[in-house]
Amino acid sequence: MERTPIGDLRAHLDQTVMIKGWLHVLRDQKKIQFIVLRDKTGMVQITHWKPNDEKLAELISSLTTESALRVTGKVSDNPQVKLGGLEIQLESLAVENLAESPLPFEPFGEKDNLPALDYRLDWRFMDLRRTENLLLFQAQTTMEMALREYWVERGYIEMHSPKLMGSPSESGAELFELDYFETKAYLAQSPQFYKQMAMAAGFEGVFEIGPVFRADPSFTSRHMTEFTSIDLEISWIEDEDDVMSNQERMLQYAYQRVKDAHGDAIKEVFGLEIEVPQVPFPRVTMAEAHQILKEVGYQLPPEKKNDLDPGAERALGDYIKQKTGSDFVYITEWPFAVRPFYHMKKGDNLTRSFDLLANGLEITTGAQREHRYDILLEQAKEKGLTADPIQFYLDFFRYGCPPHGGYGMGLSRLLMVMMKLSNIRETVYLFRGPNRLQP
RNA sequence: GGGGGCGUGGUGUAGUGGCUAACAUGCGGCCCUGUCAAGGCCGAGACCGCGGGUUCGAACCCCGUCGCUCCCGCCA
Repeated sequence: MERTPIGDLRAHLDQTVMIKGWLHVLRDQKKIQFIVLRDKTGMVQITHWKPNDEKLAELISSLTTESALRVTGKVSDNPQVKLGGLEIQLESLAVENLAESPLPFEPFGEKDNLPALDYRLDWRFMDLRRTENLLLFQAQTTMEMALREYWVERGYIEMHSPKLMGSPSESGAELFELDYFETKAYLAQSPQFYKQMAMAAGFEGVFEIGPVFRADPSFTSRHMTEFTSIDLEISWIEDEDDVMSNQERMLQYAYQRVKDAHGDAIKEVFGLEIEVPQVPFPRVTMAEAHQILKEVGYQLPPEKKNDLDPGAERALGDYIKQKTGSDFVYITEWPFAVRPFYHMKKGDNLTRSFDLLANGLEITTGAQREHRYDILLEQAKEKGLTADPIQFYLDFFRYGCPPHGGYGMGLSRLLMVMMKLSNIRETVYLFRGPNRLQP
């Protein structure tokens, strides 16, 4: 007999079916036993009248919560049953894997008793059984598929760049160093150089969704040492605004797809209405941002005169939300002083670069890149870099490299913002941080 | 790396100088002709992170240490 998903049982009334799932609840009474079985698609009540089969009744009495079961029985309509108005009259039951008791914690227990995040991460497989998490990763799957649809429709090419590198790609964030035969290698902190290479290769539009590594000992609710980066790079742009308008329409599309596929479930499980953003997103230059901060009375530390700190980003997010209703805002025209050498300058001191803030959280940095070899070399020097270790990169710009730009976006940060969750460790399958390499 | 907070049965909390350390949930047992996040009764389970100190007396105060956590720095 083929397995029937629990969510489809209504279509099998009065038939004998086989279902497989986890024992959600057992109500063991004197004459009658009720098992609530759960699979990915839903839950159903299985009823067993004990005198029908005392041996089977005994087996059922010995079952533990979360055990993996295979059950056959007849589907019957019963309006009396609060769970879907139907139940299964038990015919046979097999235990695939008996759960030990007690469980490390009750994934379906009362919300107030939910263990601390760190403990749940120790037992992540159990934590992931929670409805919230199942839905979260279903939504992530839909979102990633939507992004790929958006890009593939535009003819962009998906790339998979190496994560082992012989030299650092960008300055700034720290690199993980590892032994590589007779020499040293580094884990990629970004596919930046390689996606720009694709522009020199004539691919015109590329994207990559892949892992990146940052050796920063950051102890916050929004940093990881390994995370999935969503990267895009496109050629023949006029300026950085082409990159922004490309990204915002993509995000709008992805939000719409998630809402269409999971909107009702998200509302039920998270109590959250997915809001598809309006485009274009508001755009604020760095100079305007500082003016706004002054207006709302946010004190920026003196060393941040060219920059923003997380508090300023939250204050700007609040201000924009209040003024325009938008959760998203682009901060543009960042000073060259706080940007990497390959961002194209705008005037002497500014750049054609942007950050995207969502609910006051930085989820993207992007820019038009400097594609003119001489100027790029000059800017590298200005940042104190020597050409030698990055000559392979600089060579991209010597034989006909088109103007281009792109961005990098954190997958889990995007999900965190979309689902309004306060800790990134909730939105990643397995968290990696300075103190967490297991499981 | 700097700063703040927390550390009590399996889990989540209460207790902030004098208790046999409380409650919820989970676990075990019994009761209940249909329950439904079932209900009722009974029971087991914590020397209060660890080490030292103050005190007649410490879960509670002090010092150290470890762990976790949040913020800042860094960024996605």
